[in-house]
Amino acid sequence: MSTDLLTDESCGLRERKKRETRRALNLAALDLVEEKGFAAVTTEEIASRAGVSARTFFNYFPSKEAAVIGTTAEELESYAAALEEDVHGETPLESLRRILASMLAPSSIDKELRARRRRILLGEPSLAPALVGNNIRIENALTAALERRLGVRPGASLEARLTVAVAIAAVRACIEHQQNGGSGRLERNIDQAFERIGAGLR
Amino acid sequence: MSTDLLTDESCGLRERKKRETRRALNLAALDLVEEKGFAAVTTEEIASRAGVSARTFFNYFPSKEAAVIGTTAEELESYAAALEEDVHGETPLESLRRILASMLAPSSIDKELRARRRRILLGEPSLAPALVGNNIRIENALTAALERRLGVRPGASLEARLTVAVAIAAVRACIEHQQNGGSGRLERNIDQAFERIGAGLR
DNA sequence: CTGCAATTTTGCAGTGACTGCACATTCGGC
DNA sequence: GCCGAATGTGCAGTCACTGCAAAATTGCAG
Repeated sequence: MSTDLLTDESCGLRERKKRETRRALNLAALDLVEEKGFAAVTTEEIASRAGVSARTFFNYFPSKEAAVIGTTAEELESYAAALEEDVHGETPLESLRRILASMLAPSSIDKELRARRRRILLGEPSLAPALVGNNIRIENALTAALERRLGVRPGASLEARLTVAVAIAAVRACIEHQQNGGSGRLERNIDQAFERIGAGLR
Repeated sequence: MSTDLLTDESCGLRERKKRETRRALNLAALDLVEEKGFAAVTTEEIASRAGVSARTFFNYFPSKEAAVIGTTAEELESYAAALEEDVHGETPLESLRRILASMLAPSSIDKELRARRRRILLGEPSLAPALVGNNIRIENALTAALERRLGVRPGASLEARLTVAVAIAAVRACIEHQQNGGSGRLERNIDQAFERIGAGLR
């Protein structure tokens, strides 16, 4: 239920090709952004390097940004599922710290792509708008998941959305801090941030 | 020092005309978005309704979004100034609650424009990406201001950025909650959100 | 009030993201 | 091999946004 990103359905050639194309586009986009910066990269270039037509690019990603920082529907579901399940005595905030931190850590699956994404994320401040735009989707998915976990109706109370929004904001603040040459390592800062949030801000 | 948005420099005809044009574009944009929705409005239409050429639109706003939800450099400075000054025994978070709430409240200056903006903000979920993009500018300005107030060097510690980011996230969460038909009035929810943040989330 | 300099407006041409559509290609099952 | 479905591709078009240079407007000095 959690290891099916590579092994899953290698049966269908069609499905495999789609995965390959998507990944090729993803890597091409990251490559080019590292080389020339986000603004200087065109969708045509990305498609060309990935070996598909310009039109096909938009069959896979709705925007140039999505090819660089886009979160897959699958990833989204997996995060939501992780938040929904109630791990022994973990508070929602603790679960969120764990899950959001894992999004930045190069995980077992697709290390290269993750590491690449992370480096670009930290190095390109011009991607900030796209990044926060993408966060909206994550926030919505996680909010819905937390509402299910808490057993409240969607939108009934502020609590779930507030918790998720604050947690994401904390991680984002750490990223921005890093971008501006701030002190400390990312993981350590994230831990500190969540501690302060848990203790109450002033 | 705080009442110079209308009275200020009516001396120069040039300056006055610029203000008028900016305002006309702003109102035209809000009008059209209310009528047809953000996506269906073109910059040409906005310019046309405001009585200027299409090219001139981009002399005033860098993007279509900015004409609808853009925060002026002046507004930004005024918020920053408000946060920088240390009001008797107010904690940073309390100051932020006051200032951010005032951004949504139709203030004494330009009531109409503010009220219009607020209505559209709450009614058009499609503007969410643009909204969070705009928030980055606010966050940066307020972070710098808070750092000055706390007497720390820019980017030296996480604290200032974290506090500002969380405060903005809280307000945004309330707005999203409202958009999704959530319960309660906006101001009341904002108050509750800040109380929880101050008390520490779980 | 008149010409001059600075500022602003505008038209034009161009780039690039993104979309709908029709058609070709490929794949999976039979 | 054959057919329906999914996918890839070319084409034409819209629209946001930009740089550039000419035209209009404003401020100012004489």
